[in-house]
Amino acid sequence: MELIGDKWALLVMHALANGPRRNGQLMQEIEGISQKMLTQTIRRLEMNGLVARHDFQTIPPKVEYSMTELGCSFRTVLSSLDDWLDEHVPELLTLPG
Amino acid sequence: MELIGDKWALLVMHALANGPRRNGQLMQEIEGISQKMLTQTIRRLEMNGLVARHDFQTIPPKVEYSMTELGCSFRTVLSSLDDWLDEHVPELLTLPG
DNA sequence: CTGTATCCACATTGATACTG
DNA sequence: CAGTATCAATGTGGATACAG
Repeated sequence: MELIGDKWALLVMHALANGPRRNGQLMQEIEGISQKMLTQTIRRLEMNGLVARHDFQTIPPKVEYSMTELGCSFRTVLSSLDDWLDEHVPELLTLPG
Repeated sequence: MELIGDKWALLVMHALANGPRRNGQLMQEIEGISQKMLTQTIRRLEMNGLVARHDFQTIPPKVEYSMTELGCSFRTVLSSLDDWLDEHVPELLTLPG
């Protein structure tokens, strides 16, 4: 629960669900995340076997992140969440204070 | 995302998914939650229209919490998450440090 | 029983500067 | 480009005491 009860982790997974991404791409796609939080989140997802890191060992550096098999299996949850949000976000945005 | 990227909120919703619960019941079912966090979490779920509060106005006090219609619609997401956890928690428990 | 109020240690996070 | 390091500010959460 510590793992998935995390806003940033969910957003990172969501971004990676559509294919591999580089550090900079994730920074752009995930609005509001800092470099620090991005790295921290990715590292934890790595530790838990949801995300794989591929360092191309080039100069300038190129590093790509992608879903592992375990990560891919989580996409059903993500899309379930997506569907719910698509349908209910408008409603949610009217209520909260 | 602030709403669902929250460990306690997910656990509270999960408990309420199986029917109305009282404060004390939730405290027991959700291991590790404090009274403070429980109240705080419930209040936010209430604000967002996911949970309803029914005060029986009795002495001693009896208050029951239940899912709203919007809350119920979220159960598909919860069960999706449950399924995933059921299947992959064993694997997760071997890796993390 | 169902909360609210307060204190306080600790964790989280952003900004900034720096490295290979 | 892809990070790491550090600091300061803020937030979070538990323990406790109290109230209706």
